[in-house]
Amino acid sequence: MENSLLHGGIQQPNTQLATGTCLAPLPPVAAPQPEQHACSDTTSLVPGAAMMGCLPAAVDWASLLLPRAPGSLHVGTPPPPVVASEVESGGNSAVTVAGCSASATTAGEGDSNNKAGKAGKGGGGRGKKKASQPRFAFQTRSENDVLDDGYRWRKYGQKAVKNSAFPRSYYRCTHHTCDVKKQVQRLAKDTSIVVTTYEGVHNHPCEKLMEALSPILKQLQLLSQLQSCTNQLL
DNA sequence: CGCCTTTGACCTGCGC
DNA sequence: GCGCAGGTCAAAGGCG
Repeated sequence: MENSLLHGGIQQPNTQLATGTCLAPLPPVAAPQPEQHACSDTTSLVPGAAMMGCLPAAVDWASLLLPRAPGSLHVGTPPPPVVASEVESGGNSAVTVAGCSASATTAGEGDSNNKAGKAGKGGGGRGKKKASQPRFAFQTRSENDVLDDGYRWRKYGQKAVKNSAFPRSYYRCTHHTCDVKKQVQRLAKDTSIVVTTYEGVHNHPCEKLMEALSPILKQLQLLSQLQSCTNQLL
């Protein structure tokens, strides 16, 4: 029913995603988290634990949030072209991970290609390679288009897409050293579903997430110190 | 004042 | 070669 709708919908707007080689750390489809979460709308996620619970379980969010060395991309045997799973996390929030693709270029080289020859009005010299960055897409059932994933995004474009009543929005990570982009589009077939396509990997930690996790980390450090002290006493 | 969104124009890739 | 569709740039304006 709804699951099949989600499966079918993801492939239409991202057909090239299903054909490429996945370099992103997309793990095999993880077991969906059965717990019920309070958040019924994925766009109103609170960073931190709630975010981990409501965002798609099939995405390795931890590895996406942490900086990665350019050479650390997995270039081995590619995973299945399309990996999809659904997370019905309570309420009306649902997420589908579609898959990812990338060329054989390293992440660093991909960035330089993107910036190459930018001159003149209207973005002259935009001769960039297609799909030079790892990409993956997922669907969220939400009333809001923009998914709050903890990063700060700046919208740099909006385009009407054929066969869709809703425009596609283009966002770029505002971090000065980060060139990650994402596209957000609402499905024409099911207007309650938002397709978010990420391109690239953040080379900086998630600010909001780190902000939310810092007190927890401090408590963990205190606990470990306490534990070592008690061990010495015993 | 800085950051963000909006929006029209421009460029590239691709199919015919 | 031409036209279409997608992607990006950058100026202008808004907002806190």
